[in-house]
Amino acid sequence: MEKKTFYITTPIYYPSGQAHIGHSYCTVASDAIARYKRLQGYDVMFLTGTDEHGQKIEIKAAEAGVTPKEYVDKIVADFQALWKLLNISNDRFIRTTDGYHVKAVQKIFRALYDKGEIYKGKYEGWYCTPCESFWTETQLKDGKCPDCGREVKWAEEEAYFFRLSHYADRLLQLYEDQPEFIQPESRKNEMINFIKQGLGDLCVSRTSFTWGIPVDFDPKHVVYVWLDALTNYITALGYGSDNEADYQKYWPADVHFVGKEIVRFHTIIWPAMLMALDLPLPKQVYGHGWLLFGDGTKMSKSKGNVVDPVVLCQRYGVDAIRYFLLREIPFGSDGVFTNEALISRINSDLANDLGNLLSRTTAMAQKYFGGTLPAEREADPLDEELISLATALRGKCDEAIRGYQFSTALSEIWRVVSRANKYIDETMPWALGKDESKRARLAAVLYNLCETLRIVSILLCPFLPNTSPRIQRQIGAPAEALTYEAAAQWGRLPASAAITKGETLFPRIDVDKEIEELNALLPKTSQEAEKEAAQAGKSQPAAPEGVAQIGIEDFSKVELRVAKITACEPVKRAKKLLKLTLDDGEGVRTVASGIAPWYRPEDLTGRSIVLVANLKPAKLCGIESQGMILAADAGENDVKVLFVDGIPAGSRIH
RNA sequence: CGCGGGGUGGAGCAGUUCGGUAGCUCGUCGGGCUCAUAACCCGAAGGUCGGAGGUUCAAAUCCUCCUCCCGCAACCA
Repeated sequence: MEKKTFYITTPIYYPSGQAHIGHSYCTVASDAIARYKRLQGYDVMFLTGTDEHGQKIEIKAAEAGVTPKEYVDKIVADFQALWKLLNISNDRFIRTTDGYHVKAVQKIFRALYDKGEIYKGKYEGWYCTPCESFWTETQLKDGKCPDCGREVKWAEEEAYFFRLSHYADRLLQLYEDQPEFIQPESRKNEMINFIKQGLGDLCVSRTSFTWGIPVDFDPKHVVYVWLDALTNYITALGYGSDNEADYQKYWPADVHFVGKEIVRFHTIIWPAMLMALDLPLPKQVYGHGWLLFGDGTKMSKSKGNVVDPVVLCQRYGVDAIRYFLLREIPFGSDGVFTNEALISRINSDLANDLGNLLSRTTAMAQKYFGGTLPAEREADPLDEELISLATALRGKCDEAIRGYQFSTALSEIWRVVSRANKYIDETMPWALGKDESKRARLAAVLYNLCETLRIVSILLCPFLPNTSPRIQRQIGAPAEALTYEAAAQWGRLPASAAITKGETLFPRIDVDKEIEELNALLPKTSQEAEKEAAQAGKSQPAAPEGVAQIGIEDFSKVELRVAKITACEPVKRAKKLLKLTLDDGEGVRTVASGIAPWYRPEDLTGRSIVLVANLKPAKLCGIESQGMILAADAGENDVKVLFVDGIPAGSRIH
């Protein structure tokens, strides 16, 4: 009989910078599942890779003075080295620059075009180069990119569009028919909401840069990110190539693991594309949470924590890092990463509980029996609880893993480890050791401990692939006692097993000393940056960076006028917006202003303010705003409107 | 009235579906043990379960209102 297949993927990562702990998190989680499923006997396909095209990389490469391919080659090599270091067992690694992927994408693009699912149109808007994003007028923040705050430019280009808008109903139906499709559940409502607001067609090509897959029938276009990136999940299996055997075998995917920030693309765009191609949909998309710093900010650059996975692995070992990531954070929720929490986990769980259990067990087997336990063993009712807990463990782990709850699986395993430590106290083997007549009982106690460790080591293997074999070696377990089946059976360790006390599994860490050393490791730049930030907070802010000097002729383009607020009301559906009715001396106009958090409407009515009178009108939350009022950022999250009460409305300001 | 999640001993979390001794991990304090990585085991202290009101014999749990935090969306001209 054919083995059942299991196909799991990570996102393909964007190699514009070094791999960080966030990438590692998702990849380690996927790896643990892949290993667990293999243990269970599945024929597993585990895919990860890199998404290498796009303008951002084109620009970064140019800055570095290399070709885009040279640029990504180097970073991709680092990603692969990190996965090797972290003991990632991926079966394949796809690069979107791989020839087979390029060809398949071109084929898919053409197929969709021929079916009318892709059509040629025109794209225009404000474009932010670093973010590779178009923004509408109203999305801009102070005229700049709302994401990164950098300059945008008006851009217009001929582009191909995918008819995403046609799929709104089918997507909603999908979520209803397959309630498990989007996980965790709470993300589903977000997606439903997003769709109900109306789906636009999706731009799937660009002419503004060249680092991408050319559209073969219209070569001035390159395929834009979604169609290039998302399709990796099928092209990696050979879809669109001469040999689709693996595609036939493994598709549809059992689960795509993705970060919560890209759930939308995987649960809306990706299924819609597959629908357009008449292909089966993945069974599930699981959006995991983010690793956050202690202060709850998103992890991106160092802030008092060493988060470089390579450094952490060097200091604590790969399995310690894997353990922390999988144990500390319930999959699907955000989690906080701190060095203190990491060390605490290593010490209490890995060193004190697991490592010490192995250490005391093997030490006693050595001391009392020279490493081989006598076959005559005397049971006791005291043993029963430990045995039943250990033999039931596999079922508990299976259940947790079915829902991708790593932390639950691990805490179940540790429940057994703890019980074993308690068992030692209850049975007091050191006391038995002093009494010649209790040798059979002592043998039973130590055997039961080894059996517990054997079962634990099997189930732990997907999570701690380096440590498990070390445990197995120390208790002398042969391969046939280490199968998935053997994990639910008691007594598989042969009496002849040679038990040896090996090297300490996880040395205890001195917390204070360690934290000190870690802080010393922090890049100077971040410490300096913090100092600077602290100083900047005290002294008056210097001239804002990045604002060019202007001449008087530029300033005179701005028409400032005193205006009186004649009416003021909150704006429905807007948290920050107040709708002001102004008398500007010449007439009445309406201005929307984002000052609701700091001012109540009744506080403003009747007062006079400074109006930028010749600002291009814009629509905000359905209101046409005909100007802007001046206000100051008076501090962190504090805004003060400039009032000029007593000056007649309409007065010019120079 | 946009949608959703959350506020539980010092920290981080479970428990809320189907009301009835408030549980876990870490930390603190006391005890035990000495096989073990100053580890392990036991016990204790510590919570008006965000606030107010209501239903009930009984509410962390059900209902109403309020408040704060976080996502998504939407605007901070």
